[in-house]
Amino acid sequence: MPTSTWTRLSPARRERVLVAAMDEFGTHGYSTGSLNVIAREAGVAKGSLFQYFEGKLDLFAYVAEQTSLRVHAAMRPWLDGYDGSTEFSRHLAGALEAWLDYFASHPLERGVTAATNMELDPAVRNAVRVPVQDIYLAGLRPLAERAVETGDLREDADVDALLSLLLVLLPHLALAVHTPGLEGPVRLVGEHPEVRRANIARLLGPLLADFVPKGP
Amino acid sequence: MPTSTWTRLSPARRERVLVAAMDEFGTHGYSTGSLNVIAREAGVAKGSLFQYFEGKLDLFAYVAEQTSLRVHAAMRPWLDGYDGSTEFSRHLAGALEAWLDYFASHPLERGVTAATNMELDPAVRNAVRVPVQDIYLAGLRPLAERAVETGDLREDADVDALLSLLLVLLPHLALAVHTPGLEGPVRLVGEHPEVRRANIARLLGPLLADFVPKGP
DNA sequence: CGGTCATGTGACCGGGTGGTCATGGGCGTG
DNA sequence: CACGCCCATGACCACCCGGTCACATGACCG
Repeated sequence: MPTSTWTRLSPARRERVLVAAMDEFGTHGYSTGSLNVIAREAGVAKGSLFQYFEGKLDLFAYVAEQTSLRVHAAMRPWLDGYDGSTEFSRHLAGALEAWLDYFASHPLERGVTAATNMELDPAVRNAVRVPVQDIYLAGLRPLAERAVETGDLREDADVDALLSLLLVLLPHLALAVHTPGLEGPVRLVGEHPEVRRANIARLLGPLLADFVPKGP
Repeated sequence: MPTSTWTRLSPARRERVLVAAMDEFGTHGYSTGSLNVIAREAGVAKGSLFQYFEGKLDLFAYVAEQTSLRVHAAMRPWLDGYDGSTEFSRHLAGALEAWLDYFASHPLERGVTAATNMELDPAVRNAVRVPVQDIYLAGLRPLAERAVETGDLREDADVDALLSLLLVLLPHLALAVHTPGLEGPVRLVGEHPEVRRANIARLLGPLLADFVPKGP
């Protein structure tokens, strides 16, 4: 958690620090990311960083949290718009589409998301997972629960299992698109909207297979 | 590439160094992995490491290469055994199954594979990708090409695209199983063989959808 | 004005890093 | 024996890291 000093800072200064940290962590990851570089790039003394955050890990966790908040905000229309009039899987595909669009136009957020998901150190993963996961869960759980009510998902569907599955696999899917050598075959980026939608549906289908009602 | 000195070393000493390096890189990744720790754990002076390899990156690339060779060797029966008598996708599922078994019983190799796939730094990724990717490609390409001949894959299937897709997604799938919170829903480990096979097929199907002949 | 408090700053610290190299031991050969 | 070669070794190097802290700045207030 940031210190109280951080919350009292001018928004401009906060944004400078945040952007510098997103850039550094997003391109080099947590362990290789350097506070010296962040301070220099933000035009701020290194000591100041420690007046804003308890330490490197605290800063990284904050960056990850803010990033997931931004991503979540960008997808809010899709999350809120689920009223049962469209099928659940179709709606989820729309959300994934919005996600891809967001990453395509927001490289900083994409980098941080990648760094978060690629992190090996369990201690770091855990420090970051709680805030980030809570944000995504808060957004997705209502959707899944409503889908159970409307019958788009099986009555006895294990919602927790579904959510954790989506939480771990979807980011990789959304990020894989930007992995050299993979952009082509997956065809989720730069395609005609209808083609892309079809491809998303094809990848999403089997993930949901266990949770939708059986039979035709 | 290792130096000529390395090739002249006693197999016991080579194995000690290799195991120590696999352990360290596999648990901490490339950038956080420490040569000091590797040397200590292998019972070897740090200077010796530099007599065997050009530097840290060279050692890591070697470790990644040896690891993929071991994985490849473990799957050789499945790769070689494809004679067209079984359907391609079924055979591929068998190979994936063998892969999961191997990772389950070989944590060192699983760690290195994870570290390789989770690496963010493009320079490191590139240094490692060439040897590793070549090994996997050499194993898989004949399979795919034979499948095109037998008609299990479309005549005009883009084999390169299929291979790169498998190369990037399958490792993540094989590793995700050991990610806390995901073991359950994916159900690819510790399951009854038939259940597991069905789940593998369900995940593999859509990946191949674009490459198999159309229509019933 | 002096005093207090919040904030900014960068020199500095201990420690770990990848990498180097002078030293010396072991061994085959002339 | 003495020579040369291969190799093992760990002290050592320059560098960078995350983190600390004594001090400067300046706004607010009695």
